[in-house]
Amino acid sequence: MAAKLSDVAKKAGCSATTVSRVINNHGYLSQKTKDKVFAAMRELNYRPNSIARSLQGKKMKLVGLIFPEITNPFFAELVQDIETTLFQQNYKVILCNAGQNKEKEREYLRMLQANQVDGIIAGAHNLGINEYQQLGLPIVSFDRKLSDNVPIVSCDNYQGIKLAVHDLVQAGCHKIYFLGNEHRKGNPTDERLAAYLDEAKECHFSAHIRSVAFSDSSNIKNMKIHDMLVNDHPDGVVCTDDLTAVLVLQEAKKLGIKVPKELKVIGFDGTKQIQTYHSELSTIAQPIHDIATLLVKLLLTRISNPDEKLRQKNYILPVKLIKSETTA
Amino acid sequence: MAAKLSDVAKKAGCSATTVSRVINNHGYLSQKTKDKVFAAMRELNYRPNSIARSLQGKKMKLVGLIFPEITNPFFAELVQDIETTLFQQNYKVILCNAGQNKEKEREYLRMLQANQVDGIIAGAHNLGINEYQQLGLPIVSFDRKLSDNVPIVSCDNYQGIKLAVHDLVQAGCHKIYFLGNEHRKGNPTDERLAAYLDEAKECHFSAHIRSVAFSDSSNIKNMKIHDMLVNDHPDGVVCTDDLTAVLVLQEAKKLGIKVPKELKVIGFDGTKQIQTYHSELSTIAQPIHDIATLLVKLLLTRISNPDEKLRQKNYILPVKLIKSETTA
DNA sequence: AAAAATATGTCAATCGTTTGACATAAAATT
DNA sequence: AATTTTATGTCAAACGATTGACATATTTTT
Repeated sequence: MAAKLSDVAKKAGCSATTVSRVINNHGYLSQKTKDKVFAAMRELNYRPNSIARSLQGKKMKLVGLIFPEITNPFFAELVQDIETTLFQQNYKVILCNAGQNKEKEREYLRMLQANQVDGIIAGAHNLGINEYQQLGLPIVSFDRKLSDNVPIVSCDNYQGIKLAVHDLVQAGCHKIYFLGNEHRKGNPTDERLAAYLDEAKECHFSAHIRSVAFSDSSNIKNMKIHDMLVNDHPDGVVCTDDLTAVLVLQEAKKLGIKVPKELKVIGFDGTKQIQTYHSELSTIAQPIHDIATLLVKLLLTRISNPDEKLRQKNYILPVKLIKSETTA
Repeated sequence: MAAKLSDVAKKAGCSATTVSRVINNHGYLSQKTKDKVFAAMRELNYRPNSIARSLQGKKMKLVGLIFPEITNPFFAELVQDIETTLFQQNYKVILCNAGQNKEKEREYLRMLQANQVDGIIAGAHNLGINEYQQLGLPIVSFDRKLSDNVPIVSCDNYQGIKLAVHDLVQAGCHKIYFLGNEHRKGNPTDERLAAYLDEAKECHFSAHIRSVAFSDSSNIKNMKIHDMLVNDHPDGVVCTDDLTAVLVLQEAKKLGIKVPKELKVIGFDGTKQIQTYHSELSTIAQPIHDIATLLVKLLLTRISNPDEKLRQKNYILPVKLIKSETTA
């Protein structure tokens, strides 16, 4: 089907070894031969078979991306930035949407191992340390503690929620609710709740926490939000993600609660998508592009130098308050 | 690093050939041996090296997905559905965001070829037929004519816009504008404009077409929309995608134009995302899940049976009107 | 007890490419 | 003219798994 090395050799009128040498720039080669070989390659539309090369120990130039879902705009933008950055380094990406599914994540890990990927960027949160460790592959993680040997990149979650709460306080809120994901221990996102509690203490308002799970359907979330708005009458809500914040806005509108007059809302993530299509929402923007760049940089370093000790375990990138109408 | 077949053989106390036979269920095997081998495999966390297998002509179980971008919720949902469906068949997915970039798409095609993918699902629109044909790989296409030998899956674009325009007419609009992508010849999406023009004739209103390119930034789109609303005063706008429709709604709000009283708007695509976070928008929903399922089914058929003639070239799936507040 | 079926092992070729060893020849440098 | 450098070729062994051919046991069936 596709042209192989020996076809190129025949067309270029030289030996297979010479062609291989040209491709790998190995040993003595005249410009003339190089030109002949490259011409033949072009003519035959030849691409060295990565599969065969990787048996020789060459890199597959493949990275596995494990994230919960790309239908969440935050992950979509992060994955796309990662993909773009890796592409520039000639790497390709196997996309693994693990959902909330332990088994799927596990099966994907197996598949990635069998496919000889060069490394993994992990953003899903279903499996524990063990399963990742026994792969023996270079791994970097987003927002998730996997093991002492895996570097973590995240935004400054603590500072982000501090900024958010502070913004609500400055805007005159007194009854500020925290609406966010349930927490697991040891992950960087735990800092969000911590920041809220600290700020409550500092600013002397009492803490109110409403929990919505990442996996809750929007209907469930709407129910919880409805309940909160109707029964508790908060005048400010800090959400740990923008989508939940949008649901709050929609529910408030339905209930005839005026935003920002009677209720102020601030989100978290600050994707381009939300900024474009819900530009009214105030939010804390994660530096998605920087996160992607750093994840890729760390992974490629580990790939090319697997034995080097980690200089640093946690990489925390700054966030930005984007002030808009919902906290005006 | 990772365990190989010979390690399993050693641990199971049998020959490499026997292990391979167990894995491929080939020839005579006692249950006892099978158990021993499977136990050893488990113990060593062994995964057959796909790379080595594929040199034997086995499938890589890898499919390339070429789409413009996953930050567009429509593509995100489509890609995620495709990925999920393929995962159930034990296939993995290489994600290729081609953007608006001919060179990137071309380079990705080369990479996919070198990576020995078993097939390609193409949804990007930058390259012509030739580049896809010379790959000699099974291909199916979404919404895009690639070559006479590549099956096309799309929704019923014509019927979709007919429904949309009809909905606006029924809601009492007289000055209905068409706001959509620029067109290229021969693609299924051309039907959208055709449907609008036909409906204009049938319902006796004059056609007004405003063009926005898929690649236009939201600022550019906003400018064009602003201009249309201020200068032309349409009372109805049919958009060829939901995101553009949302921009129209935002711009109308800014200008103090009441929706749906003074202006009715209908979109196209009907992603879960829009239905959840912009539930006020009326839209034509593409059957994303069915499209994904069909694309996968067609591709897998071609992969397992590459020489079979196509029974059918165009597969058109029905759309659905989702009526909401913006056309009430 | 002979024949057939079952179970496992050894060996080698294959997939496409890389790479080292070795040979040979032409060109460039002493 | 002798030596070194450059250029290319031939050959073969990897990489990890598959598979056919063939050999040799052990069971099972007649």
